[in-house]
Amino acid sequence: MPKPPKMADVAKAVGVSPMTVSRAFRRDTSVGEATREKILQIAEEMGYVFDSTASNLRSQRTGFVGVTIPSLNNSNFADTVRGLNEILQAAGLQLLLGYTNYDVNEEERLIEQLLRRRPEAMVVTGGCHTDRARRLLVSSGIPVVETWDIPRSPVGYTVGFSNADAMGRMVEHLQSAGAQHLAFIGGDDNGDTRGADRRRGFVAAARRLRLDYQLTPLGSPPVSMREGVRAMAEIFEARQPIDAVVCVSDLAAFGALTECQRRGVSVPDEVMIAGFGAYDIADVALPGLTTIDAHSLAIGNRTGELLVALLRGGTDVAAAQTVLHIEPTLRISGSTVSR
Amino acid sequence: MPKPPKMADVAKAVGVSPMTVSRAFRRDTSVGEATREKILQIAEEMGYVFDSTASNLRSQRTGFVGVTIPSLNNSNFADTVRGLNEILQAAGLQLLLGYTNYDVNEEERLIEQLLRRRPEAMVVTGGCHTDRARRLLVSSGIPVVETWDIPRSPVGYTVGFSNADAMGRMVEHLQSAGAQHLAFIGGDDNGDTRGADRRRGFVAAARRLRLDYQLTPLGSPPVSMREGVRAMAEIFEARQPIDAVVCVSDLAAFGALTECQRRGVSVPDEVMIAGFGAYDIADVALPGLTTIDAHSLAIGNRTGELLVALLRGGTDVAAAQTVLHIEPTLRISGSTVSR
DNA sequence: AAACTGAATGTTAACGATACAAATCAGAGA
DNA sequence: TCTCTGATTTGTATCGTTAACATTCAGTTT
Repeated sequence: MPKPPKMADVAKAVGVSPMTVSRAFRRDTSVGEATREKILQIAEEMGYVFDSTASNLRSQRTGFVGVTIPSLNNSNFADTVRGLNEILQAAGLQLLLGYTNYDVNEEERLIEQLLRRRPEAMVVTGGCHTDRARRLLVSSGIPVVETWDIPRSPVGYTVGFSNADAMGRMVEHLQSAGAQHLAFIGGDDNGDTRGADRRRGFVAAARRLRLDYQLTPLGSPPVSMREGVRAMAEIFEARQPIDAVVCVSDLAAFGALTECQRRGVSVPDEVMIAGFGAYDIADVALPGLTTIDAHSLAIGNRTGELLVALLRGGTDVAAAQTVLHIEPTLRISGSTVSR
Repeated sequence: MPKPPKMADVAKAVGVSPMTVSRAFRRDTSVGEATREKILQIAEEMGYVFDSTASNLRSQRTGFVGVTIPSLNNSNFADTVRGLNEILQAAGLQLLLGYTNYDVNEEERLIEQLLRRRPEAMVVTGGCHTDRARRLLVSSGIPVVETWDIPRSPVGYTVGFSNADAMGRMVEHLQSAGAQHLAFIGGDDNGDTRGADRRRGFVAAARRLRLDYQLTPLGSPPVSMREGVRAMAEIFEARQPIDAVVCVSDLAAFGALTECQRRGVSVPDEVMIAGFGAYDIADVALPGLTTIDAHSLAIGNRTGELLVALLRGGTDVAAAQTVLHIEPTLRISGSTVSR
């Protein structure tokens, strides 16, 4: 098997210098239109495939964007990643994805691993990192975006919202719908910082509004529907008076809903149920689930746009806001209000 | 701001040659234990971060595995990617993910883009590619794995199953459960090859078993729950006798189920509903959805193991099977059989 | 004591592209 | 015709690491 051709081989075949071939493969630089076409055509015939690894080293630009997320499964992060990639893929940037599994130590390892690949920017989930991870991010000298949260001391840019405040609004809604005795499903201290924030927001609001409440922790994240079933069953077994159940995610909420139906408990008349995340199921379930749309896709889109502006943008880079607040939307549906 | 240190700087600080530092950063090669520790410690203090881009070029190994999937959202592929990454991340390999959006031309562009990064292996979804994409894959000289399908003329390795056969088994089950008049929701010719295969398998089995059937195409993939609602409504409007509805995915099936419930049609007594993919919702819905578990996670795991063996494995590489058949499992539940 | 180990370390020259500066060339204006 | 200008094109020296080969040096062996 012959060795794959390199740029110099193409140059020789076309009869130009390697430098011209290099330019022909990059849209922007000045090469005669005829020359460019000839080069690209011959390169294709020879089966030449551009080698980014060499380009990356020499130009000190990789086109990589490192991203760490807790999990792709049963989570809104999948939408954020999709939204991010929509923008980045169009700008010729390649996502380097890593999963932290809701563990800051794993995140640290992952961040180091990703930085070795010399990404041009980093996107991380949340504002909670190990000291070393923060240090690595800062001294990397590249733009860093924290998403899905509004950290108290951000590393760089922020695209997100306050999980606690969002949950607070949900509790207000439930009160105005007539709920007195609340329960919260989810948000143990198992690494899911967003979940913990939502619980914190729930507790704060319940206290403020002088509502009775109880907490039912879940297993390790990501939250599954099945966990919602189990938690709801637990609440019924406890036989405490409960008007309304707030869940960390729509998936748990749907599980809770089906458990009510299994037991012949009417939703919302006997128990109201609220979720989080505006998953598809919130619309399709019967009754529809009241939920909070955190605009996961938009978080990804905005982050992508910010990065493209920062990395490929021309002059007005300094104009970029440091904190981009994406306001969540409360979506009221049949699971908390009779229709 | 001072320039970030490079390997030579670390070498100077420690008082050894760069080569020794290089060796210290790779587990395998021979460096005195004391030297290695000293090097790693000083490197950390200096804030040195290993530069893979240079390593990639010189060693001609990138540790990348290119993966193209149609979509991460509302699809089983997310599980496959997770399963794949579980294995690869542990072996120090980095996923390069790209989304084709169910379009072979987009896939071709993506494959070319990924090959420029010099991945050590490629994983693609399905066996349907443009001629140029096939050519690119073959001449890349790296291992190629096609998943989620059993292509007639595979490019390289295969980890998958026959979507058509799986659906055939589902039709047999419905017949034995008493269904006579079937409907199929999904699987238009809109780029979702797996969906089209399932429809083909459905039609073939219905004919063979002399069952009455009709087809209701869906919008463009990935299939959403909402589409299932709409399609089921369409079927009711058509007022044809229908016993059983087979859906390309559990998500559509759940939509169909809720539409039946909205109309007061009993499932499974008046209409049976079957899905595909063994999503969480199949278990949690009321009634549970009869479905086919394609073992999405296992497909990813097996693919990952195959690749690790091929890339990092020692001698017995030739022993690897070319076609790895993952047999789907029919899971019967309340949506087709009264409990 | 000379010769022989083998592990630990050093030296040199790439890997394949591009930054930078210098050279070439066609067409416009004097 | 000759200079000038801007668009193309070329030559050379790297980018930061590692393959390949050479060397050193304790610890044996004879």
